[in-house]
Amino acid sequence: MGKIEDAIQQKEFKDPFNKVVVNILYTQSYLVTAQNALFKPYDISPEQYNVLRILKGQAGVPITVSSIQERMLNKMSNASRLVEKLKSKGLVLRSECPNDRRQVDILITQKGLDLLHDLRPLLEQANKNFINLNLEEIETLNNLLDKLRG
Amino acid sequence: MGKIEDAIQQKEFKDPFNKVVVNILYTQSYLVTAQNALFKPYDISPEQYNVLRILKGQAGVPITVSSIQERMLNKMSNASRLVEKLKSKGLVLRSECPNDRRQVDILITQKGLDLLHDLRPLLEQANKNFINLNLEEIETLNNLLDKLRG
DNA sequence: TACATTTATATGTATATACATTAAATACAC
DNA sequence: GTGTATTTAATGTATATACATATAAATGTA
Repeated sequence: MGKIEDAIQQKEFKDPFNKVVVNILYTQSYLVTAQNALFKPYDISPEQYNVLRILKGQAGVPITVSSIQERMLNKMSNASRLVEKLKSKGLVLRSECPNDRRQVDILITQKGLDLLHDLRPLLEQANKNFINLNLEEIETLNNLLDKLRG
Repeated sequence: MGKIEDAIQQKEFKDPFNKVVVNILYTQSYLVTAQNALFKPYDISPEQYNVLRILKGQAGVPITVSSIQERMLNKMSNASRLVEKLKSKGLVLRSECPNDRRQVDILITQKGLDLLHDLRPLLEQANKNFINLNLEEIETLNNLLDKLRG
């Protein structure tokens, strides 16, 4: 039984709202810790992986830094610096946008696509290992999280 | 409609496991962003608040740094440095443990307790504002998150 | 055109996370 | 008791988050 009360040794919560906030924060840490361990041998972080995933979704169409930012899981993150890290590893290309010289077009490289291809089966298996829910429960959970945010 | 597909502009997911991971990470960021804004005028971060909350739960009984670490929402965080930040703000006291000089006893100060007291009603209201679920849905969500972690 | 406003990206700084290492104290084997 | 292993906390370093500010380019308006 992985009850949140046992996980953080807290007997009771002020109210159910407080408890569910703590539970979401704790579960996020549980998942990110697992992701970190998975990505570490590939010298990539969960956040860098997420940016690569966004770029792959573009299927060859370049995307600006601000568009990446909008699609990131954490809107307060810093797409500019994450892209710089990925570029230094040869996983993305950066080029000035011809029709608006403020913007920068980002493209994933073949090396970036290969990395995602290698990681995909590992990530799929890890998700199944770390998420002890059946498909119906996952759908309920997704719907509740969507509703939570209003 | 706060569907995760719209929130991060991603049409579909590889599988339901992948989708629920993304949904939890995104929801955590949504909640922490709200917490940051709430705590900012009080010059405290969500993580520092969490450590104060743990100390208050001790009801005057000192607790070691490693015990704080075990009870934190993020097990990979650094209790030693967070305690140092709180001490420099006068919110906690640190004293050498008499029976084991490796350990350090931490206690929340009256100033720390006062801060928690001031924040409590704000946090309660914020939680209600930001969590668009009824009590039954919250309970279901808590149970699903507990089960997810196994 | 000139000038203010807005937009896109980069950068500066503080805090936190992730993980390795160090230093000191304690526990344990012999 | 001596020497080794373990435990506790602190520290070092890289990455990421949070948010303010800077810089350059584009846009809007008198």
